[in-house]
Amino acid sequence: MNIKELIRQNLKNLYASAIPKSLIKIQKTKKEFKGDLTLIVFHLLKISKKNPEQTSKEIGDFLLKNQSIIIKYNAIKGFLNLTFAQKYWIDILNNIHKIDNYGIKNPLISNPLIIVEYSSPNTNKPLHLGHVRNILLGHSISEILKATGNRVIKTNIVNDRGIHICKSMLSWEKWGNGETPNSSKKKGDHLVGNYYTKFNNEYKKEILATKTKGLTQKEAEEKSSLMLEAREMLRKWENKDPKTIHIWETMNNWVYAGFEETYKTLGINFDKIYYESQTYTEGRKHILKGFENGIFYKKNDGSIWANLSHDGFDDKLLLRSDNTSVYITQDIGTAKLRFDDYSFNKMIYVVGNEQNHHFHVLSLLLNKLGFDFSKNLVHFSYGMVELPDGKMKSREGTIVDADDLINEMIQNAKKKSDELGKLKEYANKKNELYKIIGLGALKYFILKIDPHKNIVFNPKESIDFNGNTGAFIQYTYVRIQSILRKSNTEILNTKCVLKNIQIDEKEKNIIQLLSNFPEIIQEAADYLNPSIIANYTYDLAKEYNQFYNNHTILREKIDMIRIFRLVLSYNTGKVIKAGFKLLGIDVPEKM
RNA sequence: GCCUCUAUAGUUCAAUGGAUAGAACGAAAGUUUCCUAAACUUUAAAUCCGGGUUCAACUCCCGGUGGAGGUACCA
Repeated sequence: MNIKELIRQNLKNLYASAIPKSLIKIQKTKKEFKGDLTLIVFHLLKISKKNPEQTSKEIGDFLLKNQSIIIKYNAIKGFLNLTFAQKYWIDILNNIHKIDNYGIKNPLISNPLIIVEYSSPNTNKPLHLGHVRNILLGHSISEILKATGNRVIKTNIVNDRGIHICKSMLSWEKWGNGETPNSSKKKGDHLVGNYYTKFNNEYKKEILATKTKGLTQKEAEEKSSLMLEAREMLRKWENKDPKTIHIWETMNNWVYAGFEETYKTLGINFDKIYYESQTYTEGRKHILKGFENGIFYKKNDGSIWANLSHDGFDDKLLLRSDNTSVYITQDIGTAKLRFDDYSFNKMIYVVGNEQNHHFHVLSLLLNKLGFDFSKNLVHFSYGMVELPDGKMKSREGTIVDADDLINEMIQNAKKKSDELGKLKEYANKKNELYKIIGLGALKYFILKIDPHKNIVFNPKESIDFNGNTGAFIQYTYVRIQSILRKSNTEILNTKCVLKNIQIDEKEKNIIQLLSNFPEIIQEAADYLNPSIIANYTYDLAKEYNQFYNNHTILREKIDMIRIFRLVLSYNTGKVIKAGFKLLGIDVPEKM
């Protein structure tokens, strides 16, 4: 029984009435006061019908009398500070020690099925830092939801059609001379991205040239032959022109190979990938049906709209006057197809907060179309990644490329390790280590920040390896493993051997943290917030480092207190590793 | 204009309505016969402004100010 429940039972006996869980507030006792845990009694005054001091004293006396694990108390105003017997702490540690997958629940077939959509790239250019945040958040919350017992399907919608990809195709056709990833040894997504950039540059030149002939910006844009050719290509694609389809398939496959490489480096994957080219007609079908049923209306130019004035929004375009789909039309189709495929209980879209409005409207429209699942859509909305001088803009070339960033992190890890003369034991596996450390730093840097806040990323100040960083936590784990290797590991197999030893404040703090782990995971799942776990693992590592610095853990002679310290170390390592797994970060065994 | 998010040490981040707001980086000073010094110990340093609710407010409410995003044929 956990401590909250235990106190609740006692209060029930004391006051002869049921006590709601929400009234039991427990926190770690502040270090200025004597005690281990503090019960906040203000919330209980209604039940005790006495003042804070009297209530604290009354509860303290009752607990002292009826619970042998509570050995002392002191009451200061409405704060009841309780001191627990050593046995209480030892028992907690013993219990944690017994469980292999401590804190992690197994998904059951009867538990909710949750679809998590993330990454969602366009196929005309490589992934950038914004995608990295998206991917890390999406992967992490998937893992967290799994660990709390949900069944999770990780999915991705690839925007593989539209004018943007036609621009790359046209550009490659005009200026590519048959370049392929093989011929030029370029990563496929970068190669295609280069042609997209080339298109935009040529387009700009063309506009500039026509403007000098006295046309306005808008006239110049309308007359652009490049843009007309791109539009023509889109029409050909929609009419399934074989040659166009062939180029499209070829170039998209280059991009997919490139993306796959980046995903693999990041250590993430998907259970099911949807392609917009396969889902976009589905949405149109539902819109037209909605129009026939009088849910939507048509304007004179033939475009179809939803009236959202009763919902407090402006009207929303659903099909253009030329009958082509817009973004939201496609999302309606994709959502429906996914429900057909999985009958999900919940679908979580990991998409930036710039699309809050879009997802609000998407739920409304699905509801209007009569899809019950509309109320089970969740937009996991996270903040933008900005650079010191503002937003990343592809047009201005201020995009931080994902592959470049990852490589830079790995190089930094190498540089730093070599400087410090680390990784000696690793010899032939060094590159693997640099990768774990470099990626760990990047992932932790991003995930430790509350998702709905914007991140300012300064590429010049590369991400650190000291302080509140992934490397610090990895390092703590590695030290623990080192201690365990050098100790008699059979000790760790002795379950429940610990009793009646003196443990100090630091040790209690660590045990308290360890005992919180399951609650922390649940909290991260409830709030869809990996940063809760990131900050928790840091606290644990920090606490352990302080403990480690003040205690001798290894000596030739093994006694009870050292067994205790080894068990404590072992379980700290276990929880750090489990926590990092939920964040999608690897831990090395040595470094 | 309207809507949403956001504001904490010089900087980057924490803080289920609870006690004297925690860390890290940077700055100043220290700790290696000992299990990995990518560590540890000190010191200085912060809740945007004005009201309100509460025994108790960084946290909730109202009004300002600064920043970001959105707001009908981009995705």
